[in-house]
Parts: sequence; structure tokens; C-alpha cells
Amino acid sequence: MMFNISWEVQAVTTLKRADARKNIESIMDAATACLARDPDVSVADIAKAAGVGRVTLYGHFESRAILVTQVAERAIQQSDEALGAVDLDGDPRAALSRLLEASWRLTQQYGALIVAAEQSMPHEQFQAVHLGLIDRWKPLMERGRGDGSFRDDQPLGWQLTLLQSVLHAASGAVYRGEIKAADAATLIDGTLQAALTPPGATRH
Amino acid sequence: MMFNISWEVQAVTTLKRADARKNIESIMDAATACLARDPDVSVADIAKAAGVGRVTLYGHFESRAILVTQVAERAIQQSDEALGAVDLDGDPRAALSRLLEASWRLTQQYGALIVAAEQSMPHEQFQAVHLGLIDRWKPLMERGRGDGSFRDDQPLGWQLTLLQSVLHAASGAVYRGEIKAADAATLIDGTLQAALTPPGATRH
DNA sequence: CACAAGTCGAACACTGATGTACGAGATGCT
DNA sequence: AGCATCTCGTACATCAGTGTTCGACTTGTG
Repeated sequence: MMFNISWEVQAVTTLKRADARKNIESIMDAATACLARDPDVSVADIAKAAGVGRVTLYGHFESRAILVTQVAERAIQQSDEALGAVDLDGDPRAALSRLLEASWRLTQQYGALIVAAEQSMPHEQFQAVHLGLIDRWKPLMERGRGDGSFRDDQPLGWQLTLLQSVLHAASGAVYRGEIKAADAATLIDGTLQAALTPPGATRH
Repeated sequence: MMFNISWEVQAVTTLKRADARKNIESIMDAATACLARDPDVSVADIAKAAGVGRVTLYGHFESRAILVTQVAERAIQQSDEALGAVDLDGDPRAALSRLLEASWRLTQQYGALIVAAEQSMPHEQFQAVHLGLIDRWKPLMERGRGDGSFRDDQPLGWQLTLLQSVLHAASGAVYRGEIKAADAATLIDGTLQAALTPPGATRH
């Protein structure tokens, strides 16, 4: 599987003609942007946004599902790298702030792409990569729960769901104009730090 | 508008034949259940779930959009009544708990119906009824922010979005089996009470 | 009982989206 | 320069969902 992916990238970057490579780039970028806004966007709209004909798009991607999968795989890989670069050591609450800020950037960038991926990718494959992303959170949360930084009177799974949910809600709120994008990071951090504070403790 | 609605109800409940009324009931109940699970469910599936033919359904509802609108209007009206019956006096935190419990029941019952309504109803009409429901929350939140029960260092609009988001997240978590339905109410209350506690205060 | 009202399935037209076929024309590559 | 590669528009087949029509049948109601 891993070998297949790298082989395809190899093919894209060396075997094809230069204009074809440029178009493939445009298509994937346009698809990322379109799918981030609307997970059900049509292939025709993606092609239009990429500035290529619909037929050209099908020349590079066999089907809509394959296009979505490719785009999602790239986004997930990039997200995984971005989250992996975050320093999770030291005070769990400070580490959570850093992880939230990085995650917020990714949420803004990719938005509803995850919904499209869930619909288009094979269920087990999506499950696998999704769990991979969640695992970026788990160790920090477990450590914080262990040393009393975070409350542990709720299931860890619920708290992880909550994190995602608040990020998603902020994305929607910015999209609807309810809050300014610049304020979102502060609101997210302030809200989730409060929600994770152990009962009986006093927040700084 | 109000007159139109009551006129239609009148027609449904008195002018039509008994079996027709029963079928209309079945269709609206089935549509409610189906749309709560999948906002994009087809008319054919709704008819099947209601135990009637697709043509019969179209005999009672001119179009899918009208059916969804009718179903949503009934759900919203019922929700409005349920929320209106909640005692919002006394300690704001206790009142919030009561309001959350009632809202959780409605969220479980209607789920994704709100998404379907947003897609099928005229934008302004949806906006109106939706704002009507939110207004059930606003006075309590404002009172709690004023007397120091809830934090007021975040926009009220954000806190209202957060409430909805957490309810929705809990619904999804139950659906996916991550948490048990019986535990959901406690988790929701515990999470949101914490998120709304003013900085510097100590939670009981 | 008799008729109006209602139900049902099959068939049809229409729409929007996906995916394919073809052929003419443009363009990168050597 | 010349050829393989690529692009593009148009047209077509297919599919799923919506909404309608028709005619035969069933059932509630006066």
C-alpha cells in the first residue's frame, strides 16, 4: 500500500508532461478548497475551479471517489505532519493550547473535506487514517488526565469527540460570520481549557 | 401564515377520509424518524418506512420540500412547547441543567432533521423559526452572565453555538456507540457547566 | 349498497450528476 | 520540426431521484 502510493507520486512527478503535472496540481488544490466548503460539490464545479475541462480531470482521476481519496490522503498526511511537529512536552495545559492552535489552522484549511472523505473512501481505510490522527491527541490527554491537569471523570473518547466538535463548531461560526476568524483560536482554547478543568480546581 | 397553517390542519383533520388521515400521520412520523437519521433520505424510503406507496405520499404532499417543511414545522412547534415548559427561574446553573436535559431529549428525537429543514425550507423562513428556538436560551444565558453564574468573557453567540454543538456531538457519539445514551445527559451537563464557569471561580 | 375517496404499482418524462467516446486542435519534449 | 502527449468541447450512455399519469382495485362513508 505504502509502496503503491509512492509509486503513483513518482509517476506523477516524472513520467507525465509538465502541463499535465501543473493541471493535476491545480485540480487537487481546487478540489481541496471546494470540498472544504461543500463535501458534495460536483466534479464539474471542481474542474471549473481548477480552470480545466471536466474531461481533462477524468483523464487524471478515474472517478470522483478516487479524486476525493487522493485529496484526502494528501490533506491527512499534511495534517499528520503538522500535528507531529507540535511540542507536546511540558505543562499539559500549555501543550493542549499549542495542539489546539495547530488543529484550528488545519480545520480552517480543510473544513468539510473530512466529511467528503468519509463518504468516498472505503470505510476501513477512512477509519484507519482517522484513528491515526486521533492518536496525535491521545497521549497528551492521557498524561494530562493522569497528573490532574485535565478532569478524568468523563470517558476519554467523549473528550476527544468534544475537541473535534468544538473545532468544527468554530469553523461553522466563522463561516456564518458569527465570530471573527482572528478571535476563534482564543475562544476555542478558552472554552476547551474550561471544559477539561477537573471539578473542584480553580482555573488560572 | 399562521392562519394558513391552521387551515391546512383543519383540512387534514376533518375534510379527509379516516384512512387518509392515518396515512398522513404515518408518513409524517416515518419522515421524522428517517430525516432524523439521514437528512438526504429519499422519498421512496420514507414511503416504504411509512408503509404506503410512493404515489400515495405524493397525493398528500406536493413535493419533497413541502413534506420536509411540514415535518420540520411540526417538530419545531413541539420543541418550542417542550422548551417553553422548562422552569428557567432560580439558580441559573440549575436552570441550565433542566434546559439541557429537555434539549437533549429533543436532539435525540429529531437529530439531523434540522439539516434537512435548512436545505428544503426557504432560507428566511428557516432563519425565523431557528432564531425562535434560540430565543428560548438567550434570556437564561444573559441572566446567568449578568449575575456571575456564567462567564461573560466570550460572545453570547459563541456560547449558544457551543451549546448546540455539544448536543449534536453527543447525538453522534451515541449513534456511533462511543457513549451510552443513558450517560449522555450527565456528560453534556458536566461538560457545558464546566465550559460556562467563569474564570477564577471554583466548580462545585 | 353505492359512490366518492383513497390506494397501489407500473410506466413515463425530467433533472442533475457521473463517466465515456471521439476528433480536432494546442503544446511540451527531443 | 515533428511526434507523442495533452486539452477541450460536444455528444452520448447511464443512473438515481423527483414528480406525474393512468387504470384497476379497495375501502370508508352516507
